[in-house]
Amino acid sequence: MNRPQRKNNPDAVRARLLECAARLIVDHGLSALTLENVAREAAVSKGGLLHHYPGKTALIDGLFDKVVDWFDSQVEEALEPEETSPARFSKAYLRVVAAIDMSVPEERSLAVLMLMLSSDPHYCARWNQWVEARLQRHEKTDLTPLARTLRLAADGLWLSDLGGGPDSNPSARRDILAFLEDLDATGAMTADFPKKGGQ
Amino acid sequence: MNRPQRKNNPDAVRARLLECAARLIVDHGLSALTLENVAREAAVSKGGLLHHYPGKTALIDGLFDKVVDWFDSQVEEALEPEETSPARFSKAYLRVVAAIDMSVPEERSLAVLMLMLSSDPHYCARWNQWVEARLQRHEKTDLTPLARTLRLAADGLWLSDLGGGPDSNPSARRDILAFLEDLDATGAMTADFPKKGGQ
DNA sequence: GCATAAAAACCGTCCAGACGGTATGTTTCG
DNA sequence: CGAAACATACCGTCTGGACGGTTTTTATGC
Repeated sequence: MNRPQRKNNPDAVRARLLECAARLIVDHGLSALTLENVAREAAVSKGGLLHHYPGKTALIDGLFDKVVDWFDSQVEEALEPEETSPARFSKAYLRVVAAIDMSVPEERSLAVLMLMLSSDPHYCARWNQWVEARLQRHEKTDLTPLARTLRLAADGLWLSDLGGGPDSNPSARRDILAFLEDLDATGAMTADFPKKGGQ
Repeated sequence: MNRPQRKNNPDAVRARLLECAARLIVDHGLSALTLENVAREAAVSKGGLLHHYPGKTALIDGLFDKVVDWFDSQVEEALEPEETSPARFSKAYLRVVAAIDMSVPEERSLAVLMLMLSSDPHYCARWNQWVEARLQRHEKTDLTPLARTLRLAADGLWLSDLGGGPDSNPSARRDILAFLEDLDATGAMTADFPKKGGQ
């Protein structure tokens, strides 16, 4: 039926493969991530899938990269203009996480994915690598306890939203976000340096 | 070779099975959790394992129950005596999480396990159930934004520790904990009532 | 006590299905 | 044409679980 585009478009196929893989994970769990399933969902043969991604790990790597890229760009967008704003990066981090709407399949998929991958030391390390790189870039503003706490809370919020925990209903979320916002304003001063000699 | 200890002890076997299952997951990932592997590690035949746990899911359920029980008892222990202390439950929750030493295999195993299982909606729901039950028991003290934030931060801390993230080194941890402690003291007042009608 | 029966604990093997991956076509495009 | 983009068929391996047998423990009758 869909034929105006008679052109061979491998990039689109690759993108579709990733999308379908993500959807499979979200809808039916990680165990549903099968080469056969992904291929079928993407209306491609298994051989075709294996042509673009020469193995299952390659496929997952593709997914991971996609997620990180997306998150990275979102955070970049959410950064406040003033470069010296305290906890600048971490606040953007929190904002992006808070803005994720788990009821939107596409956004949810990224979150589910990250959770699964954080079980794997390999992807865990890659994620830490990204965070640390950003942290280094914002070392003047985001190594404070406040900043760390904001990011920790963001991770917790993300986890809670994902699982539909008791802190993920709209009202609770509003309260939490307001509280953190407040922290940001009042706590920034007090938080600057407990100034402990590092470990 | 074969001990004088000829006594049959099914409970010990069951316990050993769970231990070995946990160790397998921690050391070699979830994919290593095989009936055969568990059986071999526990020095039991596959048939024996299947006798005690009539299926793989039953075994995992056993693991999950064990973890929840452990965490529950830890939190119970960490509760402050004064019943009206603000965020009483959530503070205990945080304390228990903060006390987990991921370098101790036995403690790490519980954490890894929880992470893996939180990918599964089923276990996710069961965990939320536990939290909600406790939350209901402490509804007078632990529905405040501060309490929620403490728990969220705890979850984040747990996640970070698990993955060895940039906020899990001793110095950063100290800072974060101190910051949260402070929050607890100064923030409790301001946090008491945004007083939204909760849905 | 003690023989016996029954139940529980435990073993080792086998199998059907699923999965990742290969090998070998066939079509499409430049 | 030739290379990239697909499809089809197939293989080896692994895994969960079923199954039938064997040993140990416990309950029962005498």
